[in-house]
This record gives sequence, structure tokens and C-alpha cells, in this order.
Amino acid sequence: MLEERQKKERRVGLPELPNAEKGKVVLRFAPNPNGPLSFGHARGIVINGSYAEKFDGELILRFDDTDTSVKPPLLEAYQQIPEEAEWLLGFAPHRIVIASDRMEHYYEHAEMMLSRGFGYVCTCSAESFRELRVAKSECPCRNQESGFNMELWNKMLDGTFKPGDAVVRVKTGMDLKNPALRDWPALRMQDTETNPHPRKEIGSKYRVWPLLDFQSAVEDHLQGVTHIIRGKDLMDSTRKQTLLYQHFEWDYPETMYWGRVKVHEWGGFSTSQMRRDIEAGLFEGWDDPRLPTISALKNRGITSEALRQFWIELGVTQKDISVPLATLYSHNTKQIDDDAPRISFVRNPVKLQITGEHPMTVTTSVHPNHDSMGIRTFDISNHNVLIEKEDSVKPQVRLKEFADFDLSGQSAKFISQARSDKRPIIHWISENDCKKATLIHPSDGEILEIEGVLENHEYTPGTMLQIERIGYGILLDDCTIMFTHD
RNA sequence: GCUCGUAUAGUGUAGUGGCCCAUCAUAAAGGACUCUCAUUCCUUUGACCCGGGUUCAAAUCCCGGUACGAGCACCA
Repeated sequence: MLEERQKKERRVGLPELPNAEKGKVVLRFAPNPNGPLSFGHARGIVINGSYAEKFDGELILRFDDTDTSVKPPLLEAYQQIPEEAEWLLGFAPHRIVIASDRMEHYYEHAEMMLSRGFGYVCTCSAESFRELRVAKSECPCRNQESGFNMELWNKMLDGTFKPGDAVVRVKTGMDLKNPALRDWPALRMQDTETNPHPRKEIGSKYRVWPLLDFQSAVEDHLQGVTHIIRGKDLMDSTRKQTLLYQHFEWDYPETMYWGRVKVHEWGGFSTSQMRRDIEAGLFEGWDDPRLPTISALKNRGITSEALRQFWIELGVTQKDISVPLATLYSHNTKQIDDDAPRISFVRNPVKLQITGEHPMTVTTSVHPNHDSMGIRTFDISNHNVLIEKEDSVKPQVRLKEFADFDLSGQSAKFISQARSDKRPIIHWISENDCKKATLIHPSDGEILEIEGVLENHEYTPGTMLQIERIGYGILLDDCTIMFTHD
């Protein structure tokens, strides 16, 4: 090396993807549609989607909807999740795969397993198999002839067996040192008469259903997935699936993992728990602003770009982390501030009557850094203005962009238009230019509805606003603002 | 219990044997700008879990410990 090594640049963005060839990368994100997307799901979408984009590859959105009783799918989620994924990424997933539409493929592979002798139908109970697993001993079913296995398989399919009577296992070895890998279950039966699949085209059509490790493994192969990036809780899944791939003589995709994430303000986020809480009436719905769902965040004014930057900044480390929302809010502020019109909202308004000679109109900018966004005009010809109750106790104040006043009860004495001293600057609204409005502020599990008056405006719902001296908010309707963050 | 994984400032993150008395962001504190408690800018505070080893040289490699997390479901 002739050249001196340069000071290394700090790596920004996503880490390198091993063995990635431009145009040939296929990634997937596979949620259970048992609810809409949560904040945590966003990581899977953002990371996998960003790699797909970076390498000119494909992102598959796959619905892992193979459980009808423990985590039953929610019909609306099949519609909502792709929309939310597209909102988050700025592009739609390239392929959508629904596991419950692909049952024939899983059956076919199960039969291959049975006939080639690396899978067997096990009629042991879950409890007795657990003991065998601990003891590293094989169960009697393990050495059945493949013909007999096919017979038993058909009894699963035709309903001779009932749920719990039999499962299909992959032969991996009962002496494996990791107990999690020993002859793991691949398919089981479910009572889809009492718990039909919510998709009506599926309903009670199947009794035998693949479990995640089998379904996911087979489907990843069928779809040509090259890279799997998922939570490290699925590390043993990789090991189980690798053993299956060896049987099928397939190559397992490259894998990367991320650790567990908690948010200081929310703790963990479980879709199942949210679903129970919503059904119990604790929340108004999936987009309740207190909930860590994508829809709630979106409705509260968090941009998809902020979410993307947030997750990319966290990267793909295997550390278990706990992050404050302030980090997300900081990204969001950077996204919205330049475009957010300034607006005045007065909480708990107190009316003041101005005494003394004073201008009849006041103008101020819509955005102090961008004159192009125009001006706001206040009409004070009736001498009445509104200020926050909290500010009304101050003896001397300056009404922002207007003038200095001395306050005394309900009256405000005009002192001077120019600043005369360092008295605090407060925001205000002229009585002629405002209407009653509500600021919705989700905080500490409560939804506070702060009444006040809002400056007249012509913004459309969805506009992000910077509420002077309060924070950022999103306009819900003419006179309702949802507080976003400071 | 068995198995697996992770450990860098308050919180995240960069760093894969010498560029590191360690990067960047965020948070906090102070300041500049500003007629918002906004934005922007500047400054400061602040970290390689512990103990051994390998090496001329370790945040980086090895071993042990500790802590935290995960899997061992006929959930995903």
C-alpha cells in the first residue's frame, strides 16, 4: 500500500448486506395479520424495504396467517397492512403472498418430507414428546415406514385424527444439543369448524395447517428469498429451518437479526394485547392516538420519513434497546418545521380590552424563516384580544409582533409599539380573527381535550401546524388540532 | 435446567488489531440568532461491563465471570 490510510469515514445508513448482488436481492417482511401494523413492525418494513430499494431488488409482503385460534387473523388487516407498508416506504411491496392461499404447496412439501423419509407423523401427545425431547430419546413414531406415515397423514387430512392427535415432525435428531431443534413440529391440526379462518374463501377448508417454521421455510424457498432480516428471537428458527433446507438440499438465505426494542413511553407493544385492550374498550380503536400503531402515529402527524430515518438510524444490531420517543420526534421536527405554518392557539382564553391609542391591524409572518409563505393579519378595531389565562397574571407583557402592554384585570394598557423593555413575549389572538377550537393532547394514557381559541385559517385537514409557544400539531378539522409533539 | 445471543457517553449508534486519550445523533447544560417555550448555529458535560490471556500493539481476537435478552409452543 503506497497511500496512507485515510481517516475512516463514519458509516451512515444501513450496514452492508452480505452477498448482495444488485438487482437480485429478494427480501420479505412477514407479519401475522392479527392486527394492523405497529411501531415495531415498521422496523421490519423499513429495513427490509430499504435494502430492497438500495439493491434494486424486491420486497415481499407475506401474511403469515396460519393460526386460527391463538392469534386469529383480522380480516381488515389484509387490506390495511399493504396500505400502511406503502405509506411507510413510499412504494408498494413488489409481491404480496398470503400463506393461507398457499396451502397446497405446504401439503406437497409435507408429503415430500414423508415420502423421502425425513419427516414423520407423530401421534405422541405434546406432553409426552416434551419429556422425550428433554431425555434426548426418540419416540416410537420416528421409525415408521413412509407408507405408514402417508396413511397417518391422510388421517390428518380427512379428519380421522382430531386436533392434538397427530403432528408432522421434521427428523432433525433427538440428540442435538440445542433442545429447541430436536424433531420440531412442522404441521398440526386446527379445529377450523369452531375457529374458521376469517377469510371466507378459506374458512373451514383445511384441518391441517403448517406451523411458522415450516411454512416460512418452504415459502422463502419458493419465492427465491435471498436475505432474511428479522428479530433475533427467530435465531433458533433459522437453525431449525436450515436443518430442513439440508433435507431438501436447498441453500438457506443470508440472515441478519435485530434485537428487542422498547420505547420508554410505551414499554413493549404486543398486537394481541392491543387487540384485547381495544375489545375491552380501553381504547377507541387501532388508531387511538395513545396506541403505538402506525395508523395512530400517522394520524398524530408523525411522517413516514421520520419513521424511516428513526429505524435506519437504529440499524440492525442485535442489542436489546430502549429508546425515547424524543428521538423520533426530533426526526419528525426536521421533516415538518420548514413547511409548518405558524398559528396561534390560545388555551383557556382571557379577554382583554385594550386602552390607549393603538394600531387597528397587526401583520406577522406565516413562517418566520420563509417569507414566501405569506403573512397573517389581525384586526383589533374592536380593541379586544385574547390571551392565555396563565399569561394574564403577568403585569407586563408584549403581545408578539404587536406592542408592549401593562395588564390590570381585564384591561391592557398600550405602552409602545416598539419594545420598551425585556418583558415576556406572549402569543395572543384578536377577538375578530378567531373561533373556538380544541387541542387534543394524548398524554399519560389520557386524551386531554384542551379548549381554546384558534386563529382563523384556511388550511385543510392534515396540515401540519406549528402552534406558537406550544408545539407541533396536525389539523383534524377546521377547529380541531391533534397535538403531535413539542 | 439445556441451548443461543448481546454488552461503547443518560439514550441510540460508528468502529472488525495500530488512524481511537474513540464517531455521529439525541438528551442535558450554557450561549448566539430570533418579537414563539419553534427553527437554525456554537460550546460544554459525558462511554469501550469485570477479570485474565494472545500480541510490539486490543473497544476490536481468545478464555472465564457478571448482567440483560431470546428459544426449548400442536403461537407468529
